[in-house]
Amino acid sequence: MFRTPKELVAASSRPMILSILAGGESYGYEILKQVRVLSGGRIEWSDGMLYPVLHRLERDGLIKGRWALTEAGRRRKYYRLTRKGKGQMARDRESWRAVHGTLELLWGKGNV
Amino acid sequence: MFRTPKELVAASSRPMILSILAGGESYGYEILKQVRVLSGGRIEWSDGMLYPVLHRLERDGLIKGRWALTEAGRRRKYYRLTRKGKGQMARDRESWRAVHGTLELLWGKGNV
DNA sequence: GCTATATACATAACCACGCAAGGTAAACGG
DNA sequence: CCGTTTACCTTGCGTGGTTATGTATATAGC
Repeated sequence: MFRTPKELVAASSRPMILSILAGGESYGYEILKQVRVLSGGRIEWSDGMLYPVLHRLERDGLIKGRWALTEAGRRRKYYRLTRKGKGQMARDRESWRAVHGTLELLWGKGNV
Repeated sequence: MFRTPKELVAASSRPMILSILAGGESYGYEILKQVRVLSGGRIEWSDGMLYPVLHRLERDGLIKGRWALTEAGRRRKYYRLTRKGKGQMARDRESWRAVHGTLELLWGKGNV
């Protein structure tokens, strides 16, 4: 398994979190698992990285959190995507694809 | 035009520079233009960002520089990829594709 | 001849962000 | 009862882009 370079984590955390929340509410601990599963186990985020990101995203109005209590008695902070967050997600996708397209050009479109 | 987020610049600078040099020698100022052209004008790197990256890559033994003088009388520092750099490029490509694949999953493979 | 632009490199102060490590707290399984 | 999982949070450190500034030379326009 490859350790994801931290710069790549930094570049992908916002788009990935916003995209996950575009599919419905979620909370920190679950987002960690979703990333692990969606990536087929190739991406492993630390919680020490995730929570500050969530706070920043909320501070910037891209997501909105609410505290909830499960029947089991666990407290969770559920986040949902705001309209502003949806716009940011679209812009992030554009810039991501610009960079990705350039890299794929260099790597040769179909091969390797 | 979208300003590429700096985290995305940070994530892509090393793989992109290594991949460019995998196609043959180049130098700082030219790399800036290559990135602009390859991206269809969507990516615009600053030279204040590029030169420190080149120094780091050379310090880490991923690329090797040599000074040269053009007929016109300009000094240039040409860089080439080392074997170590080639290995790093391959690993960078792996982790990039892991992240990209996950994002595309979230975005829906073919659409938008 | 002069001057603006392009070429070509470099560095410094500032800010943002992940990582490792540590902390709190409660539920659950054996 | 005790380790593991769930679930949140924060701090110190190092890394890396941005902006601004500096140096030097060649070329093009007037």
